[in-house]
This record gives sequence, C-alpha cells and structure tokens, in this order.
Amino acid sequence: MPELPEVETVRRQLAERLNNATIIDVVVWRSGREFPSQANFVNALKGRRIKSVDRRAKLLIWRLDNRKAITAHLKMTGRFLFVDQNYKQEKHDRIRFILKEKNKKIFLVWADIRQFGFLKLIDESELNQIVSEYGPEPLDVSAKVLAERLNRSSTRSIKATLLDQAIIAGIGNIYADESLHRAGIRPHRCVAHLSLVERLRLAQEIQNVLQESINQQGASANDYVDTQGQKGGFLNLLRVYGRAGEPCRTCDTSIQRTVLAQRGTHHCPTCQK
DNA sequence: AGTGCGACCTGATCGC
DNA sequence: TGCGATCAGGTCGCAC
Repeated sequence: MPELPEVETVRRQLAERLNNATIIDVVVWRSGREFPSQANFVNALKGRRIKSVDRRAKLLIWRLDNRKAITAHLKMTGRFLFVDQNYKQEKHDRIRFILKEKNKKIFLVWADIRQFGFLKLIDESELNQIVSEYGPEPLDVSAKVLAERLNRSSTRSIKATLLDQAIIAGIGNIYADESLHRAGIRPHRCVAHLSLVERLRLAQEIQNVLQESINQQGASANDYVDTQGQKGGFLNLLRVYGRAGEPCRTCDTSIQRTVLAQRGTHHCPTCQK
C-alpha cells in the first residue's frame, strides 16, 4: 500500500524536520517483533543526531551520527505522525520519539495497526548489504535502463516481475496495475514475451505514474496517511486499481478484477493486450 | 536456481 | 443484531 510515492512523501516530511535533529528520548509504548531487545534499542538511540532521512525502495533510512542507521518499513499500515506535547497514546501507537532541533522539541509517534511494519537499528555494513539487494530506483535511471531490467527469460508474469524489488525497486500492487494499464499490457502476460517496444513503453509509464503520484503526495487506497494524518491526493486519479466493475476511463469497458501473483489485479480487457 | 505460496496481523465489510 | 468468513498486501522463509 505505501509504495514508492507514499514512502517518498513520508520521507520528505520526515527529512524536513528530522535532519540534524537529536534524539532526546524514546518511549516504547508497546514492543513487538520490530525491536527484539527493547532496552538496547532505546539506549542506542538516546543522544544520537540524525544526519539524513533517506529512502531506498520502500525502506526509510535514518542515518545516525555514529555510522549506524534506523531502517523503517511501513509495510501496509505503519505510520509516522508528528504530534504535540499533549498527545495521548492511541490504540495502535507503539513508540514515541522526542527529538530536539535548534532548541525546538519534536514529538513523533510510530503506529502500526497490523504490526507488519518494523523499525530496526543496524550498522553501516548491514545497511549496505540490504540496499545493494534492491534493483534500481525507477526515478533515478533512464526508461531505457528500466526496460532492460524487464528483459529477462523467465516464466513469470509481468505483474509478478514488477512486484519483485530485486528487479525494480519500489513498485507495489497499485503501481504495478496502474503502469500496466497505461502501457496497454495485460498483467498476465509472460515477461519473456514482451516486445522491446512494450518494455520501453511500460518503463516510461512506470516513471510517469510514480512521478505523478509523488506530485499528489501519494494515493490512499486504504490505510495510508502522511505524517500529518493526511490522505494522498492520487486516489482519484487511479485508472484501474480498486475500480473493479467500474468503467475504464479510456474506453468505458468494465474493469476486471482477477487474482495474479496472489494479489488482487485490475485491468481493462479492451485497452490492455 | 528460480518460482510459488503460506504466514504474519487486524479491521472493515459482507452475507446469512 | 450478531457472528463468522473473507479480503486487504509487503516481504520472509520454506518447499518444490
């Protein structure tokens, strides 16, 4: 759900306030799998300065001043929310960070309804390893490079291929369906059988849809909200995702929903060949 | 080796 | 009204 555009939106909002901030305190309201050793997690963070907030694929990376980093994955329902001093803990809240930047205090809450997300403290070498296993950032390379990444002899469908973070980073269920509709390619097609023209068109549409969604602060299909609790504006611009039975915006044909790669998959039988 | 699939988790929604 | 079944999905780990 939070995919590249949504995670990038959160990154920008976090970076704006957390860059150069110092972590004063960390209160774990409810611990979980994401920080197995709670005391170590809290103690290791106190007093550390955040050098930058970066993103790789759907992973948020807070680089600290001691060659360590906090990685955060929102998965489906993870949220960072800026709150004020008087904020009261709500049901799914898990951690509160108190930070300081230029004598101004910052209160940040990590919440996660489904508890799939995680925060992890790791060192530089482990971070380098994780980052190196992702495919290229789709907005940092040319469409030609992306098209080349999709040129593979595999039995998999193009949709399953797009969801593989090792091939191209950051695409999830929504943007896989949306980019395939824009490119006029059926999700079920075998990746090995796509023509050069199709792969190039798909690569360009991946870049277009991701950039357009970032410009709208992402799409809130279900649970996603940004650090102010705001929904993304791209939802109404989606062409197929979540529109089963509704008319295709291009040709009026009813959008079909099937299951592919274990994911709800949406396409227009007329526009997509 | 590459691929597919279950597990993880909770809340919203649907049908009876 | 209430209750159970189903669905949402990113990624890991295991099986084939």
